[in-house]
Amino acid sequence: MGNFKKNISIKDVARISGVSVATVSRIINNTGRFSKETQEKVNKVIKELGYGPNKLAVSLRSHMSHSVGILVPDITNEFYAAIVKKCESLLFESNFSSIICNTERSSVREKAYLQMLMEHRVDGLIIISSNISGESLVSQNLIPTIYIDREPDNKNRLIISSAHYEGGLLATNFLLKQNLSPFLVMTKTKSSSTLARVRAFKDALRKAKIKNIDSRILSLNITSDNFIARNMELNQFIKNAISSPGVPGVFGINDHVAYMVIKSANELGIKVPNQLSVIGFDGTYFSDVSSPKITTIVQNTDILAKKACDSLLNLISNTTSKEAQSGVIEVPVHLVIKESTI
Amino acid sequence: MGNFKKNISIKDVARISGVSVATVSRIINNTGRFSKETQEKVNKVIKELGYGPNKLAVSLRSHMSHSVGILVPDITNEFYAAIVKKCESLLFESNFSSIICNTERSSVREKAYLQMLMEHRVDGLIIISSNISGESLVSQNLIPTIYIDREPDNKNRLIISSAHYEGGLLATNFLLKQNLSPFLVMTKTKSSSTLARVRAFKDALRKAKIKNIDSRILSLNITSDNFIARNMELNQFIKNAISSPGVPGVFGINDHVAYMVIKSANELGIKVPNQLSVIGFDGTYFSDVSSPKITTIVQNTDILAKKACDSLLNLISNTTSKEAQSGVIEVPVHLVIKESTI
DNA sequence: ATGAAAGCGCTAACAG
DNA sequence: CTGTTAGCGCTTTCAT
Repeated sequence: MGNFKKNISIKDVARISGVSVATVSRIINNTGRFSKETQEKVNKVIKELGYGPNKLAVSLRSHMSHSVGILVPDITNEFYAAIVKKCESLLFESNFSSIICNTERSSVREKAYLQMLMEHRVDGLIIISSNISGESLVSQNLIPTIYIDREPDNKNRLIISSAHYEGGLLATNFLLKQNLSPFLVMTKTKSSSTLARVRAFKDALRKAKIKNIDSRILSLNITSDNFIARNMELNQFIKNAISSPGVPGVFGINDHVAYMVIKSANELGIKVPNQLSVIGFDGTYFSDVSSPKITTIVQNTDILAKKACDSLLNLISNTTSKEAQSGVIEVPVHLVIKESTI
Repeated sequence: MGNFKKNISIKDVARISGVSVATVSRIINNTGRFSKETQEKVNKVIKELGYGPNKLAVSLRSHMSHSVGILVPDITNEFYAAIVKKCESLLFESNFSSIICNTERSSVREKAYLQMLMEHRVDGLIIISSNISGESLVSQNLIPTIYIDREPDNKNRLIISSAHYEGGLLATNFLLKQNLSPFLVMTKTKSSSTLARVRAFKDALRKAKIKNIDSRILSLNITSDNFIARNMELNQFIKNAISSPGVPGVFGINDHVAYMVIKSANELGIKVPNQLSVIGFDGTYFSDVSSPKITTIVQNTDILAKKACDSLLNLISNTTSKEAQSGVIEVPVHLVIKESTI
């Protein structure tokens, strides 16, 4: 491009090339019905003039904005950022631009954003980790929508999600296989992904005939915002774990929590992994930054994003079976062994 | 809203309300010239129909898209994410939507994005930390543009930037005041922000009559992507620092580097901060996650974003002095003392 | 192979 | 206070 002028229209190109706007349009969109000569002539004028089509007009006319809205709780969260970045990139490759909206998990903001996106006539929506209830009838079926990491319900949605339950099994069974005495530290949450991991932990322990499972679980009263705060409850829990029979292995419901566990252990003079093993979940930077580095269950954000975009683009082009498409697509997770476990 | 229908136009509203489209338009935009009764009547119909204006048409007609493009190297970077998030939020409050583009520091991608943004007829541009040279004549003066964290040149730009030089002085003088023997660990970069910090370090040492300044500087051959890799060079540098006279104080050019220094020290069995003080720059999570937590110079991303958005919105509305506006707006930084320094 | 003309949904004169 | 009308820049029949 090099010299884009935004105030030049197809009309100017047509006039200067000595052809009609229809012909210019055909050449721009390469829809045929023009001679090679006119094509060259027009393209030359386009370049000279620095003409670029007005997407606003194109969209208005063609009823396709070639843009999608991405609703995300917080772009500052590493995990969401990775997904959003990949989505944006993939969509751009497919000629869609993304309008990214930080909802802060506020239903008021979410509604306002949804309104704005509808007014922009976005062709599709990717909604990440929104559990907000009456997320307005707006999007429902009116516009192709993909959910990432959302509790499945019978509302005819298409949901992409990591295999949280399987990941929870993976983590717990790894502890079991190392002959560790398993504990779980979680956060108080209603998030479906967390809940699935917890369920897996319990199921695995039940299967291993371990009794009194609830006493092995600590539910921290924190959000991801204040996770660094010192936590006496946690210290006590770890002390108990250490003094109970066997070498304890703690499953931190996510890497942040696992990190807190390690920090607590450090404070208490407990050696990780020798006296205490710790396994996390997510595979965020935290797992690498911590010392020791945290063994963790990694979510594949790139694949999550890829599946979401593929499905969305598919929904957008397949004007047919819009209603039909629903269900859950699960993306596998995998264990990465680092330094925090024996 | 609750029931947005995207296929209903102002015409439908007009027909059903029994008024003209002009009147409906006036009521929607509250531009006066209508009676209270018609207003109520029309608003009722609007609600019933679930009508929402088509921004595409509005933009096309009014020559204002009410959208801005944000070019950012990598939304996954915590520092950029914070800025982008705040910008997006502020712009949304002012009724602008943001199209966020991850350039990956690739000039090819940057050009493609710029092209797309121009075609979308964005009203303004926020370009974060792009040092890419011929960043195309496109944006230049054709469209209001704000740069965040860019090397000032005489190209008539409006640049918002943290006070990196002052921050560098702050960090170095803090070490000096604690009677520490100052060292600097930096990354090989051409980034103007880094360079300003280095310049400050040197100036402060010069002022303190310290000789042989260059021998006190280590330039690591890393990018932010592989910062966690073990670095023998760094270990050696720290050993030297420790064995030289006085208690060393290392200025890590950013929190990542400071973190690496601490990690190296840990490996070498050197106690931070007793045997070695470390100060960082940026105020990212790293500085809190590390143990000990890193004393650091904090950049105020919220203010950076606020100034950028204010300036941009100002440029957009002030159609007048578009050319005139240029210069550098510096945002203060501040020292936050944590655990890594005596 | 090319052009004329209608119209996407909206705003803004202008006229009344 | 309200309606008519002319476009914004583009795509798309329908002619030729």
